[in-house]
Amino acid sequence: MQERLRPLVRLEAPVRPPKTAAGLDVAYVGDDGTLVAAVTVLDVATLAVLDSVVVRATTSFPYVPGLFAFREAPALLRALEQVKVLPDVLVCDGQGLAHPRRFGLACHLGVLTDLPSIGVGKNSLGPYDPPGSARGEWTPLLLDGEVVGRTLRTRPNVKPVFVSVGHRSDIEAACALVLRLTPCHRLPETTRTADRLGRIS
DNA sequence: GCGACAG
DNA sequence: ATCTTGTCGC
Repeated sequence: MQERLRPLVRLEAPVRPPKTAAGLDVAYVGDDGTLVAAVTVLDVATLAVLDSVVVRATTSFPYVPGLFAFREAPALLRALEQVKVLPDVLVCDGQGLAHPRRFGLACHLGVLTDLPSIGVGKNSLGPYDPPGSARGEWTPLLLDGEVVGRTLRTRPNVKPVFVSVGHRSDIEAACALVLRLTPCHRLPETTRTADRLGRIS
């Protein structure tokens, strides 16, 4: 399925800088397959939360690196259907093109909704060269000798995040957005608000 | 054959 | 992802 959908990914410079950005995250509750998908839509300029949705669901698909979307995407898509403020871009908690078949969660969600999307992972699937210690510094993220994204330092002397394009975006705009959503923490304010929302629900 | 491996 | 106290660094 990933190989079939991969050609649908569109790499392009966004027409306008996004005014709103959605944060998507999934929390797991209990030992069964119960999970909570949370989506928050923020105003990029003020970081104010404009909308938020929580959906409880269940999964039978195990966590398998490379097949992550089949575990979390279904619930996240259901949550996105309930969102009233359509976001200009989806900021996903995971990889986009930085994936073994170049179709991580961010690409999956972007293609299925046809909304611009980017992936911001807390960990890399492969080894990487650390960027300089100053905020804003980055290094190309390579996979099989191919540039699939960037490591990006969002906080001085703190582990970088792993940014890659999901759909209808380009890596330059993706990193610029991540930096704007990261005034004082390592992770984007979008994923932080979604994470907290899903954690208490 | 064994360990690694987004969340 | 999740279970958890103190602790090192800015």
